[in-house]
Amino acid sequence: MTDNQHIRMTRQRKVILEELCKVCNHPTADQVYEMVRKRLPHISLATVYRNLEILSGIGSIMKLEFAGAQRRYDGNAAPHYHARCQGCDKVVDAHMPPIDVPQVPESLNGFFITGHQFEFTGYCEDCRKAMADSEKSRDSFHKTGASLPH
Amino acid sequence: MTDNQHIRMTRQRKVILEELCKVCNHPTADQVYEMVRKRLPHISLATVYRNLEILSGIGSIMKLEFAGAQRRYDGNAAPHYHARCQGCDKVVDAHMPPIDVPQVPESLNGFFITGHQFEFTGYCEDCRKAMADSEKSRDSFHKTGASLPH
DNA sequence: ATAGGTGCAAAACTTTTGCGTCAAG
DNA sequence: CTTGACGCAAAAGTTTTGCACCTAT
Repeated sequence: MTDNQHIRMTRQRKVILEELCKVCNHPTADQVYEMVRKRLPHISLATVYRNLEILSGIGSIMKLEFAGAQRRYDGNAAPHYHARCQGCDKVVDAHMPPIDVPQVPESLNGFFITGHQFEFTGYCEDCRKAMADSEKSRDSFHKTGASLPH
Repeated sequence: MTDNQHIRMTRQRKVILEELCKVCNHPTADQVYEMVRKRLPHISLATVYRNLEILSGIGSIMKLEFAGAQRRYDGNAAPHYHARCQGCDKVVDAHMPPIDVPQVPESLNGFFITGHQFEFTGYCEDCRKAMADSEKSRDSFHKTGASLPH
């Protein structure tokens, strides 16, 4: 909003943006760090975090606050939706038209609505297989939000 | 989810569930801890985490993985939607009918869809006021597009 | 030149885990 | 009794921050 401060295009920032736009998985800050490190071996993780924050602030990238504990970033800043695997937390694009945004309910008075978030939840192919396997060996997952299909 | 293991209703678990169902804000694990601590001063934060995980696993409460870095929990396990303030991260209920779930796009083959998540994003009344104020004193937000108050 | 940006290291948080002990069923 | 659960403390993992030095503009 009203960004009245110079944003310099440093080498680090440029590389981060380039690398992020190059991939279509939705990396975490740490994964971006690893990607960028191949071109800028001395970059700091703090710099990556700072830049992801700034770039998403000015709308050059998208910050995915959907995905549970760990944030993910998307080089595609255009509005689109995702699906998240409840098993491994992987995020993939869901190519689909914008959904019919429902009427904003009255209960949200006071609130100034800027948009909405939508994502499918489910299990990716890999995790389904893993689940089918452990089904036999009665091991179960207590881990992650992966509290199984319900 | 084939829960083939006994789940004991301990005093701690009972109190956590009770306290969570009592409130309609959507507390973080830490906030639940503070609430419960008034009745069980010796409870451990780890116990709170473990129980929130278990209770959401068996569907007694809802784990909100929407809200950015920090998870929130909802004593109302019935499916319903929320709105989240991008300023202070507060989460409120949006009383509304279930949305028309869009067709699952082909791009999501392989994926076994179990459901979807939807939430409005925007700014709550408090944060709007705070924004209007800092507008004058040209302080700007370098942070998030909106890391105001809290 | 100036002030935004960087790297490094340490701090701040949030969440999970190992382990000895306790208590629900 | 048995075994799931607890409390504690320590670990793990993610994100932020202070500071002195750079470097785009």
